[in-house]
Amino acid sequence: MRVVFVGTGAIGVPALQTLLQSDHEVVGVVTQPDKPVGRDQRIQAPPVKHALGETTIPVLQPARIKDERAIVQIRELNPDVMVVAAYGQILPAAVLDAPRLACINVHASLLPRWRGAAPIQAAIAAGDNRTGITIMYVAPGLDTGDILLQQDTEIAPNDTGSTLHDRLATMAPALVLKALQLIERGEAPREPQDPEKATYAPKLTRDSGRIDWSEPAEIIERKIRAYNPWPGAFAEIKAEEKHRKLKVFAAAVSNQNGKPGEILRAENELVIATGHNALSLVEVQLEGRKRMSAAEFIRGNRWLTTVAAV
RNA sequence: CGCGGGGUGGAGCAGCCUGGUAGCUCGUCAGGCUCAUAACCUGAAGGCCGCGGGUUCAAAUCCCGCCCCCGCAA
Repeated sequence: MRVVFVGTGAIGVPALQTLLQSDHEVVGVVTQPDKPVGRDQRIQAPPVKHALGETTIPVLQPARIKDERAIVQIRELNPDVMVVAAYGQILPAAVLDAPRLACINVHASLLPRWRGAAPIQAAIAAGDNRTGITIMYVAPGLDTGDILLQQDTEIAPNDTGSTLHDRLATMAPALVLKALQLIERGEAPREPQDPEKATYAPKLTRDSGRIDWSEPAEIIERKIRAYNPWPGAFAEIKAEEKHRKLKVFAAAVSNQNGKPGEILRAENELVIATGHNALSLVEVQLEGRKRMSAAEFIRGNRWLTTVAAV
């Protein structure tokens, strides 16, 4: 079949690569425009475009996919199906109608749970035991389309946003191929979502990672894992009248109690009291410094024993 | 030229502003104490203070250039 792949983020890359090697013909890729990235603000291609490498497949990078010009270009590719994965823009109805057979989306949750931009992080942060990949028909609403296929996976106690993202990304290709096969044969199921069970995973910002010590340690620990590596969890530490950002990459719940934010122990380990129980920070990084274990961090920052987290 | 922090024995840091014999918390090694120990005590090894120039009687410290790492930002 003639496939147009619509995606930007890394989660769609394995699916794209699989399509490229399959019997299907990827006749075009739609992705977000190159943007300034990194410390030097160099213009860089999004992961999906980068994954195309030396191929000669047409790449469309409209600033706004709603623009007439973009819609016309997609139509001209004459696709049988469109496969969407973490594209980053809402597709207008005119685009959804472009493919002959269907427009399907790869979503990293078990819909209708965790519709929205950050389903992976939301699932970990909420303490879900399972999550997965959903292939659904794209509908005008936000992740509201009918479900075609789903596959679940267990969320391990040590899963992070990164590990879960990668695992889900590798699950996607087989499901996409299966979905295309079913569509081609006209055997694709179509199961409406139960709106009653829908939950939303709002888009995350830098500030989403701020640690609130008044929350229970269990919840903070999940948040630290969920937001690793992006947007990252961080605490504000007060040192010599200055507030400094301390990124926290890993932590463990500790059965101690104290005033939230109070440093209970800063010897060999860094234990901070929370709303319920305490959190032993395992791996941290002070702004401008390298990432290191809490034990190493304490060795050179002994003022911590007298100061509190904020 | 987007803003900012940093490169000091194996690790994490102080010292730099106010130049003048390199310090702290660990680690390592040896010995001691102990039933024993990641505990405690004693001692030791280990640094051309990122690189290159300059100023000076004297530079980790001041000046200029370069390399590398990191936070913000995306």
